[in-house]
Amino acid sequence: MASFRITPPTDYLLHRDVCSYGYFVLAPNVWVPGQVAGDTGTFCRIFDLGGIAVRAEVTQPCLPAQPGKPCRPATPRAHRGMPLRITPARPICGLARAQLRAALTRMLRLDESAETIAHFHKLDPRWRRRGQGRLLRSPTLFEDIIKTVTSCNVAWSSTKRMNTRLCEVYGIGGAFPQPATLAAARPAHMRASCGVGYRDVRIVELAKRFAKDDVLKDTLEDATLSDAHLREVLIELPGIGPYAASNILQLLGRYGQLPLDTEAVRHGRTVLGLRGNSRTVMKRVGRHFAKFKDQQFRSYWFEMWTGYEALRGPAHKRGWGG
DNA sequence: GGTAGACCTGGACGC
DNA sequence: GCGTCCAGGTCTACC
Repeated sequence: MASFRITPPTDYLLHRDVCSYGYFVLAPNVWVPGQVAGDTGTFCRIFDLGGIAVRAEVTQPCLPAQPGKPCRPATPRAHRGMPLRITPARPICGLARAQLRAALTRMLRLDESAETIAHFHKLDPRWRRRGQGRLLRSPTLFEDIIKTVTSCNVAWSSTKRMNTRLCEVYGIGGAFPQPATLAAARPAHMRASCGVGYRDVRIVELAKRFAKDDVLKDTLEDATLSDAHLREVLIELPGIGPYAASNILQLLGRYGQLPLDTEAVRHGRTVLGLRGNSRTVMKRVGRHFAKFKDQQFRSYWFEMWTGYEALRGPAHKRGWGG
């Protein structure tokens, strides 16, 4: 099938930057770890391109040392900054290709320049050597918000199940459902078929807000508005509380607030050695990371992610996903 | 402003 | 196999 290329920022590394956030294992996203030397893994997803489901694969081959010879990279770093190869499973027109390119640009945060990452590394040099900085997100803000809602007050295994079923039941060809589709869903049917529990009404109401017009989306993606203002807008939405609002802010590329949940408390106690009840530990975690200013979420997240990988092995090799 | 309890599901545990 | 308990963030009622 005809593939095309996307040139990422010079520091981009697919397996590192896709497997950097739990959404890489939430449907319809799939990560296939590399099977042989030189294959760092493949990111797969079914995209809804104007109402047509298209499965696409993304890889980041390294350049062969000599033309005509196979690639034999010494380390996965040999892939850094190399063009991404996008392979749709079926022929697509120019418009669909543009949609796919835009979707991947948002998901992989290719619009975050190397300079932006360098700003983070200046505030927190611990992540400079491995080059960590980008976190996977969804092709649309709507999907990011629904995924956040499905991650609240539930075990991760249930979050995975909810997203899988939402795609199976309401998505075109297994893609993530559109706002209009979820807005038209009956909450009771969604609850019974997708296991979303009491989140049913909240998901439908959120979908109605996004399906109605683009004002909400445009407001939330307005770079001129302050974090505090966007936080107020988010918390007004059904199913969005303090934790979800902060998480959605980071998904919008605003890293100045921490989504403090029970994981933050666990991290505060076990890694940072903080003491006190949950409320106290949360406040102390917040104070601990305040020194990283507008990048504190990234510092917090990579610290936690490093802990997960220490326990379970590299995410891109195992595909455990949080 | 702070707090308690309900919401729902799946997993762990005891029997 | 069944019943019970618990974890998880948001929302509402109440003080």
